[in-house]
Amino acid sequence: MSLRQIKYFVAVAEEEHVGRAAARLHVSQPPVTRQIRSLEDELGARLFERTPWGMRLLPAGERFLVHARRVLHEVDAAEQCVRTSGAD
Amino acid sequence: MSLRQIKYFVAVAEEEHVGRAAARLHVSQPPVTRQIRSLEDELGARLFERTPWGMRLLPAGERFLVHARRVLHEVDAAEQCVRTSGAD
DNA sequence: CGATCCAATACCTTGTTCGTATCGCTCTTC
DNA sequence: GAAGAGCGATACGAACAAGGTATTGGATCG
Repeated sequence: MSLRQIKYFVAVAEEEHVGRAAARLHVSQPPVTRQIRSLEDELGARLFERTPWGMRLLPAGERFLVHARRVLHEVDAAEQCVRTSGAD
Repeated sequence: MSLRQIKYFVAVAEEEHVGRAAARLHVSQPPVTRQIRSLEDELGARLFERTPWGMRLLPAGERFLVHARRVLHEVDAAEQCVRTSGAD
């Protein structure tokens, strides 16, 4: 599992659309599709339901999203606490 | 910043020795040195003090370690909550 | 049935990461 | 103080991962 997979996942979960998520991430659509798929493969579970209108979170995806957001938040906090010397 | 950098960082922080950290991570020494350096470069701050006996955390590194551990813990929780269907 | 919108795939190019070998430095030991 | 041992850092080539463009397959709608 990589931080990139997690970032892409959160973007897709929030946009419910691979294309819009890709735009938001400043990459093209295929890489996003691939990262999501590889994440699902690694976890051995489907996180999204594919509909003709986009992607919708499945229960497993909802659960994963909670932790995924915390991961990104902690990463951000880690960066901040080093950049702002002394503070934490 | 990548999850790999964070994993390598925690290993080095705990071992206080790049070689031992590398062994624990099942990789050779150079990759560990490189990831640590690239992490420091990205953050724009030195995290370790290089001594003739190994690596010792600097104050910035100590602060970073707290969050780094939380990140890895959350990643683990994310995996678990998907694998164990229904639970969380 | 043709057009449209979606994610998925094929193919190639580019960027990262790794491992082996080696360097430069510091401390130890004789 | 010269030789050796131990540490992290660097050079370089090979392997892997990621991205982009172009295209496909499938479902919906006019």
